[in-house]
Amino acid sequence: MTDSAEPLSSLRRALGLLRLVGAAEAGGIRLKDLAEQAGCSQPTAHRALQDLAAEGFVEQIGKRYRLALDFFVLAARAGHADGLRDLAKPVLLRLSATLTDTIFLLVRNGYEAVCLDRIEGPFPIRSFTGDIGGKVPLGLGQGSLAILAHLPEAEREAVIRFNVPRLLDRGFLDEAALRVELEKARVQGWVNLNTGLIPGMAGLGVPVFDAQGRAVAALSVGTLADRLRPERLPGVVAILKAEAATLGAMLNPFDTALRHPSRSLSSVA
Amino acid sequence: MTDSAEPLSSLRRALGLLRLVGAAEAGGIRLKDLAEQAGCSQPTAHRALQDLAAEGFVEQIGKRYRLALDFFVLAARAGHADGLRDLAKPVLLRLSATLTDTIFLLVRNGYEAVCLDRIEGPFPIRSFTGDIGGKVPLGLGQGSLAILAHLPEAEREAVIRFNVPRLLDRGFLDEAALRVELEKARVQGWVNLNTGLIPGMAGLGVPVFDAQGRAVAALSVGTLADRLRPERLPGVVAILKAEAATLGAMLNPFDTALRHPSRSLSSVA
DNA sequence: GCAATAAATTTCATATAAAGGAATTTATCA
DNA sequence: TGATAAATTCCTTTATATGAAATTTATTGC
Repeated sequence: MTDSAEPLSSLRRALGLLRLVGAAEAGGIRLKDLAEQAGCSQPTAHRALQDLAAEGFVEQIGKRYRLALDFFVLAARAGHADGLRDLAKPVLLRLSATLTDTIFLLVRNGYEAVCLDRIEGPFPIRSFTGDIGGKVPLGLGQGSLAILAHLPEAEREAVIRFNVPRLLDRGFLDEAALRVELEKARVQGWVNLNTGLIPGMAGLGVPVFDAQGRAVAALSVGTLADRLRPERLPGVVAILKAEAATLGAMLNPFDTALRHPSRSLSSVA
Repeated sequence: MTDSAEPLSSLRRALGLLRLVGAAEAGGIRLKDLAEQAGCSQPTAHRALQDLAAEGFVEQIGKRYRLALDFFVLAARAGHADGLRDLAKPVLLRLSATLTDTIFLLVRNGYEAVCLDRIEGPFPIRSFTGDIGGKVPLGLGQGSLAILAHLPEAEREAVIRFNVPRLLDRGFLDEAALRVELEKARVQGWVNLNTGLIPGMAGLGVPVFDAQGRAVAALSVGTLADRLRPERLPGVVAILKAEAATLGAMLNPFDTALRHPSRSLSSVA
């Protein structure tokens, strides 16, 4: 599972360790396993972990290492690309108040969609992204699909090529079905695919376009299937689209942050 | 502002840089400033940043560096100390559904309280912690105060000594007033101090005790002052306390993670 | 639109700090 | 309690990080 010869500098190796600590299950991970998975000696891992701990990035409980809360605090600031999360907050609050359903804000990040924020509605909704900070392959879930559908063709194809196997792994659409859904999404401008994660639940996603007309994010709703029946659906779509437009208009055209997903895309490759 | 001679290893220096990137404002920070603030040469900072970027921790937009979304994704897992956030989710959902107010889950981290999760109610509430991942000095805000009030005396005194100046800086209680509130909180078991962040808003916090009887977290409610008037208040207190008890009972007595705040406490010093 | 300035990279010789084998201590399990 | 395995410390060799200086690239003023 470990790659061939990637982590050259000591720093990158240490960051790899940090990543492994993050990937470990809730109980934490032992030095031995860490060293093994990272492909380095135990003393090396040990000293890196000591430094990581000294800086408050990991904590050592007994002989298990886990990510520290300081790390969590630091990272809370990371979602603020373009201040998107802050910008979107009122939008999410309005949607939540108007619809009384669970609302998601997703952003594209390479081949994935990341849940940047989420406001809970009255029904406990299980989403593909899980909680804030969770991610899904682009194409899985309504908001995620909405973003993918509205990407420029070249990028979209690259993502599809990369993600189709991952979608199949998760028992989702095959390529043909995905393309049908994408086309539908592109035509109607929103996604209503019932992915059947939980029976009786349904979702709805719309893309958010930046000043350059790129689909950089999505707003979506997760609720009971009952609440997206034909008589209510069009209203919800209209509200979502209106808020997506509002949010898009707020994206600073001079900020180039979201304009270069190709960079983060390549970083995933 | 920079410390004297702390970051010796290259790793710690790099982590310091990462921290500085996180502390920078939304637009990102330039290499020059980074190098200056970190107290290292520009080439050194540069290569560290390159590695950080290659591992997906920071991203470089033009000539500014900022925390990358990958970092956000990784750190989302850091809140799961003891799986507390997951454990608490149903509790928060129930509270949110029952009270239809904004609900907070705070955990203690050294001299601070960190907002681990939050469910929005119908009224936009501004809290001291801000959003998820935000932090406040222990003693500021109802939940934070609830934790502080129920700490063992020695720890409580240490925190008070450390935090009083910070509280004063923020125009909050002086030591005498704080001690009055702490005593009140300890006696009645919950905090209802109207901190007056926004007129007309009010909050309520209760401590969450682990199996060892330590106040490791707090549940709190933020709402309109109107909604915490005498006729509704006792009911809300009862519900909050009941859920706090439920949550406390779910904390694994064999997990030692929250039992050693002294460690993280010293790390702040 | 062009010069002047400042910042960002790259290069390179040097010193220093990171690496891992081996030994020691500490914890875990029978 | 004894045996095993992991964690930590020690130490030398090697390799990597470092900052001065140089080069390229961007930014600012005119």
